[in-house]
Amino acid sequence: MNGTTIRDVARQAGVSIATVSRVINGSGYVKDSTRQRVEAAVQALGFLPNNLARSLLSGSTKIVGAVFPDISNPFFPVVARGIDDALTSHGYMLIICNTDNDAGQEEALVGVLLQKRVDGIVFVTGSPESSGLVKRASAQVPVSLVDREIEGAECDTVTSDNYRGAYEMTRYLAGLGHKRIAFISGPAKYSTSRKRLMGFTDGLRDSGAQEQPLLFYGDFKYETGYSIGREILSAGQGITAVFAANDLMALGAMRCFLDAGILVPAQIAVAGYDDIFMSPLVRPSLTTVSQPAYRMGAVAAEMLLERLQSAGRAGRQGARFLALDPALVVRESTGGGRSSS
Amino acid sequence: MNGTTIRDVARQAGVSIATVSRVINGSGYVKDSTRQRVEAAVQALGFLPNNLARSLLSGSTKIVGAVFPDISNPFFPVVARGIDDALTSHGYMLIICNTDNDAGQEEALVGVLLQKRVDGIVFVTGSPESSGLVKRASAQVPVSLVDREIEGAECDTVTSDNYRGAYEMTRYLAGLGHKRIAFISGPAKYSTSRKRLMGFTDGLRDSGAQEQPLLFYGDFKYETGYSIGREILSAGQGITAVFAANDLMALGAMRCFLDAGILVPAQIAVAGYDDIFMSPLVRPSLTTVSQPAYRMGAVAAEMLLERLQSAGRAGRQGARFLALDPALVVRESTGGGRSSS
DNA sequence: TTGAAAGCGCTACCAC
DNA sequence: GTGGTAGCGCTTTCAA
Repeated sequence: MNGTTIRDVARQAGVSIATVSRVINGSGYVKDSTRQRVEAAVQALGFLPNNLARSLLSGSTKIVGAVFPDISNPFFPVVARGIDDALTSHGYMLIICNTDNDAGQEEALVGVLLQKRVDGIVFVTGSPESSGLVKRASAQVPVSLVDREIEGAECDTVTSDNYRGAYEMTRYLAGLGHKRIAFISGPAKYSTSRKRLMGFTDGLRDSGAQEQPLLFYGDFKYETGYSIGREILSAGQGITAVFAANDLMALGAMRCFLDAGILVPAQIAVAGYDDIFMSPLVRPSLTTVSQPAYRMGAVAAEMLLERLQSAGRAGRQGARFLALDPALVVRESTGGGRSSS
Repeated sequence: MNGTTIRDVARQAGVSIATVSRVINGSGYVKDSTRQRVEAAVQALGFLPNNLARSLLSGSTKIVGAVFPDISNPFFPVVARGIDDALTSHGYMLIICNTDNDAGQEEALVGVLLQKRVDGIVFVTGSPESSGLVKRASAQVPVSLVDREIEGAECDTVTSDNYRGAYEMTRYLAGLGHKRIAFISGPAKYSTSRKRLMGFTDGLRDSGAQEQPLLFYGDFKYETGYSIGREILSAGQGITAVFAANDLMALGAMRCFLDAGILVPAQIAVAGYDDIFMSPLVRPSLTTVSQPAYRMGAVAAEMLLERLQSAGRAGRQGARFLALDPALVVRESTGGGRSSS
């Protein structure tokens, strides 16, 4: 264990601890010869300043917490990387928490984060159940939200424009001539689910090609997409296109169709949302709406950092809301183009 | 900001700070009525104990650092989740670092982790360039290694048996009748690469079906697998099976073959290593060697926790080495069975 | 059962 | 230029 303290260094160098502090912080005046003696002592002892003590004084740990449903789920790791890169380049580090969407767990973890005195927290998606928690947290430290909107909380939000992404995909599918398009929605409690669903129904209406929206509800999981795919087949409603609220479900449904001997896109076109890592790699490659996951994370972290920098209460700007542009990525699964992978 | 301290609580409750401390820690004797008054004060003030101060005293932050090449790369998020779950269930939290395999970056990040006084560090794969760093780190705090071996460092190691996994896959491919099997290796500097390569060459030798190993060297990336796939096709060596040292390269090569109109597995069989999330989902689904990524992370964290628990220097056991069992997962890409997804 | 006080390692202010 | 010292918020003896 490394028990060497500033005191040991001071003794070794024959100076006071105040001088050692000046040297390791590069602050104040120190005679050159003294500085060298201190630096030598630091080397000799392998001294590492204790940031706990520093933080206790300064009130800043240079640590930010991030709350995820599940970091092992595609899409989130990319967001995490975006957050971490932004933080690292400013000398901050990242504590990651997995909630599995369990409100109790989330509550507990955020509590610990606060006790550890993180300088800020990034919440990445989540259900409105925890909006109270987010508000409480943002009363203590700056908070950024990724892909989730909570009204009344003073914190910055970064999303991509879920409504527009879904709207454009729907128009695209209708434009391909599909008249019976099914939509596999995510749980209605998430604002992203609702936005995408609205984009879908509005897109349908504006295309004027289909009277009734054909809706299915899933939970964003691959397996669920697969089983809903089966429902779609047995429903026998003449569905020619399926648009899922995320890639995992789209991939599940597509796999179900292929397993059933249905040709994609010839018999049924499939589209997803997110553009996760594997979507260009499957066959047929998946048409989808690309969300700038990395940038969403990076921007959320940068907004947080801005607030931390201007912590002088001076720059206390109001809550900012930023919707990044989603992008239609046409690949093979809708027959609308050649492979883009 | 939450500036309430134990002092404020003490004043509010009309007791000393020592008593407040006893109440929030449930230690020592406190009269029931006093306890209630203190608890009421804690509630009223929204007091949250400052763990920085606690850690300064106790010498433990209940934070563990984990060093990854890149958390956004498949395989690692699952390991991370395994680590985090083990830690969380013991009241610890996880700081994640991305090094991009940059030795300088790794050095810097580990330095900061140590200054922040993390209780331990988990290193997940990496090049031998940083073995000096690992040794230095393990002189300060307990260290666990995942999927990486470093001799002479007193730290626990968890891997899967890379030699055996590759050996068995090779025997399996040879058993299918392949006489010209190409191997796409990872960079030779990683011990996992070397082990898998040895498993391959030994497997070949023991099968007695092929004189010369056909070797290609990649860097574990999808794109590289794709371009090596092209090399393999143009080499015209009558290769009928390709075994890649990880799934990403296998997937890349397979995609290349499919794009070239080569049938998989009919004309060329393809196998990978890792069994990442998407391997069962592509078409044809990928035959591969499954590594228990989640368990590797969880076990590494548990070993670390054991050392932390028995920090009384009493349980100072020597370095432990654990190789978990890999498993052959036969899917469509080798034609050896039906889809397993 | 409770309070006073000594630090944990460090920074920053004030003398010299 | 340099050293002494007062805390940052908390836990933990030691007395009372």
